[in-house]
Amino acid sequence: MKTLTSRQLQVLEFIQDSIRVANMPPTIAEITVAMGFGSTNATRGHLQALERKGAIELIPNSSRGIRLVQAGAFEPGLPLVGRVAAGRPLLAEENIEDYRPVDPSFFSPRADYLLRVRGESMRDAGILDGDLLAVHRSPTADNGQIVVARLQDEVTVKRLRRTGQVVYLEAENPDFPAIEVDLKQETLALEGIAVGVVRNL
Amino acid sequence: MKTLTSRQLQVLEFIQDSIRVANMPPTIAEITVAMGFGSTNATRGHLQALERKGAIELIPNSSRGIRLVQAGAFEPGLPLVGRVAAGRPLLAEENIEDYRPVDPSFFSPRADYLLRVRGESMRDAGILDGDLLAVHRSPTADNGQIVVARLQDEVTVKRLRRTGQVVYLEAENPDFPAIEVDLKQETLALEGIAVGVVRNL
DNA sequence: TTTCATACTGAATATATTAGCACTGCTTTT
DNA sequence: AAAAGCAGTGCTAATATATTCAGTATGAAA
Repeated sequence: MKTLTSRQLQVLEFIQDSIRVANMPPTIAEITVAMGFGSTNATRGHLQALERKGAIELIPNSSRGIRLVQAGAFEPGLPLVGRVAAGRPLLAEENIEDYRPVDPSFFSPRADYLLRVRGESMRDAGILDGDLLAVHRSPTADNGQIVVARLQDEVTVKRLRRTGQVVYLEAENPDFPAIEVDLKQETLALEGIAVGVVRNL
Repeated sequence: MKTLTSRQLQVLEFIQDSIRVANMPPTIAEITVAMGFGSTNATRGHLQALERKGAIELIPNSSRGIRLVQAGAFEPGLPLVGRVAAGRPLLAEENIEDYRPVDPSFFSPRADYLLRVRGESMRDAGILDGDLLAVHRSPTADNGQIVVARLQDEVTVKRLRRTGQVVYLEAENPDFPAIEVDLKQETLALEGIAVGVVRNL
């Protein structure tokens, strides 16, 4: 979506408010009054600009014919990634097991997908086998964060420790050894940062 | 809400579908076509019946002026219960810290509220201090389930074990002893069954 | 300097939509 | 038997709403 002008943004926000409050899009006349315009054409101009820029879709000859094209306006929830096929991107369709009605903005930073946890290696961090890990996509992470990493076609959840050029992926379970990655020899592909846990009992 | 006739229900369902698909209520004409009526008045009759019965609200002289009055259409989410005041019901207003956008039906059975967990007594079950426990209200529970119980104005989360007339509330942490409740002497007030865990990392 | 996007006014028109009146016919309740 | 609710048709009026045409003015890009 191209960048919107501040006036266009105001119009867009009014439309969003309207949908939230009244459960339906506003009429052009309603926008005109709310914005304080003297002519419905002022609104039409903005609407057409918003449509050109991909923010909304206008349905011709239809009352309240404004549709928000926000990515994820009617999304089915967050994708749940189960077993990951070797050599395929994490969010490739064949890895998505299902969609779950979890609010992405419940977590901070926002969750982008859910990963079904396998194994007991993070047990002492309260992350158990079968739990759904809420993950925020990010190629970088801070020291000490729990991350989702890719190692030789294996997806793993571990705590990140970095000392100079060496990264340790530590389990939270004494039965599992830490994995050592020397950044001088190999690269570490981070798939994201763990931002939450959801478990069905 | 009074009971709807099957025809009225069909109209209501079309309206609901319409809102879900198009993100706006339908016009009377759209309903008329969808239902196969020859006259918009057939629809108007149904709409007025639906309004009388409290299923919808009609906004006069407004295009698409149909508002669903479903309970919980704009619900704020699940109540989050924090510290519980002595002698007050769990879901009394002063115990509700906030509302969180969690889908109740994500859990099974349905979650009725969230309880902020205090302490480490359920650590080995992967329930940590600060976690949000999704709880289904229930006065009874099966053996082995994790329950929310009330003991002398204290709310506690424990695993339930019952042998005859004696109930043990077991922690999942060797540092905490089990609590023994003799049903012949005292009653055990169950506030609900744990159905899930949500954690913000 | 011309063109283009933004940001509006003002008036007129076409159409979409709600709303009202007058009916028919069936079933259930009083 | 009458009244009330349900389920419709058919037509017209009123008004809500979108759309089009004709302008003005400003600042940025070509």
